[in-house]
Amino acid sequence: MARRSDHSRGELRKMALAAAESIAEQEGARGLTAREVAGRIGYSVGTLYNLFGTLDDLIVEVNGTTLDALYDSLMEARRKADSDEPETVIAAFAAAYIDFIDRQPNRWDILFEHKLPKGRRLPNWYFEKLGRLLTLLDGSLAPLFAADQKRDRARAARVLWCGLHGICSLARSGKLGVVTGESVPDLTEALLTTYFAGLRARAR
Amino acid sequence: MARRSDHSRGELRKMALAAAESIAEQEGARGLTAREVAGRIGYSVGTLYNLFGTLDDLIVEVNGTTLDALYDSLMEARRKADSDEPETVIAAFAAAYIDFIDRQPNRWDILFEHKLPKGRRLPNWYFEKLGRLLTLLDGSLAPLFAADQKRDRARAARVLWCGLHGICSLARSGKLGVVTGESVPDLTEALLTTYFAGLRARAR
DNA sequence: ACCTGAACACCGTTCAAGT
DNA sequence: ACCTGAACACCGTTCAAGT
Repeated sequence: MARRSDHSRGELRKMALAAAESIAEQEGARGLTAREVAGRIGYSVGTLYNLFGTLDDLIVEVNGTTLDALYDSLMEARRKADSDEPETVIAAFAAAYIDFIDRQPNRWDILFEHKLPKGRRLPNWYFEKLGRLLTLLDGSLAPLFAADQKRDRARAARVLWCGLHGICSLARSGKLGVVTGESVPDLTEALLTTYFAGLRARAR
Repeated sequence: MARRSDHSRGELRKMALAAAESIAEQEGARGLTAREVAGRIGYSVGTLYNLFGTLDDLIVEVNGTTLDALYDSLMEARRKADSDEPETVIAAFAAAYIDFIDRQPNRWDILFEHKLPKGRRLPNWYFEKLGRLLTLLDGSLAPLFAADQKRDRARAARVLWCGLHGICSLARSGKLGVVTGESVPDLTEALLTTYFAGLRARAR
């Protein structure tokens, strides 16, 4: 059979991607299989491979849209923030990040769990999307750093992002540890308060 | 056939666990399959299931020994540290943690990537092993906190652990972002320096 | 040119059947 | 009682064959 051409290659990719995103969020990584995606768009597995090469490539693409959604959430958080003070903006970013994970836990898991097989590299557009997120944090720290301290500022942005990510990541995997149960927002506040106190102390 | 009883149930478990650890480190999560473990100890898959119930349970057990190894590495780092100053000890812990990941990347990946299926909970001994690690950090912060600030101290320990973990985790997944490439030790030092500056500033 | 679906080499898991 | 291995219901991936 074949040559249905009900859809152009571009349409097909979009349909598959949308199906994959929906499966990702509903079923998590374990349910995101080539056969399931193909089934949902009404094409055979073969077509999926012809479209994306590999299931890993499809997942990378899904993660790309997750990064976009994350970026949008952070942008919106900044827009809504009622101040340009770094503490305020970063706290708003953190809250938006936590909220994003709360709303889309499975997509967030897949974003950070997925690893390409040994020899393979993430595409350049992927790093650009990551960079955009970091630039957002970096920019909000501007008031705390002199013009000749761009490197320190970039490093601080990265450290904050790592810290927040570590809190969320360990919390979600249930490996934050033990009974007591400080909450994610608690730990985040502790991180930000102390880290900013450190930044301001050193600035003096 | 069967009833070989060449080995007791306990011996069998130990053999399987050892085989699984070796596969985990050599091949990573993708190679750690029931058939492979069974093959290496010379028994059938059925026996493995009779021993561990589920492959997930075997992996949890493997992760338990990874947590033990991590604990040992940190203990050794503290023993070797030439001071009890929190900054020094925590830096030594961080270096040991980074070194551990460097030496056993696949086992570390499995430790933090593995998630039990939806309804299942990690066993209690697992949380105890995690708690032991946190207690180590917590204890080393004692000089910075008054006796009635145990909660703050515990929170600080957790935040540091999350921060370090976030740095290592994003670095390993290639998602730390972008060209510049601050190294893991660089970011770790930035985290510790600023965070401790914050702790000391607030103490005053 | 485009698409299919059978085929290959794997998975985790179960369980009747053997000793 | 203990262990096996075939069987079930899946995987990712490929590719000859069809239109």
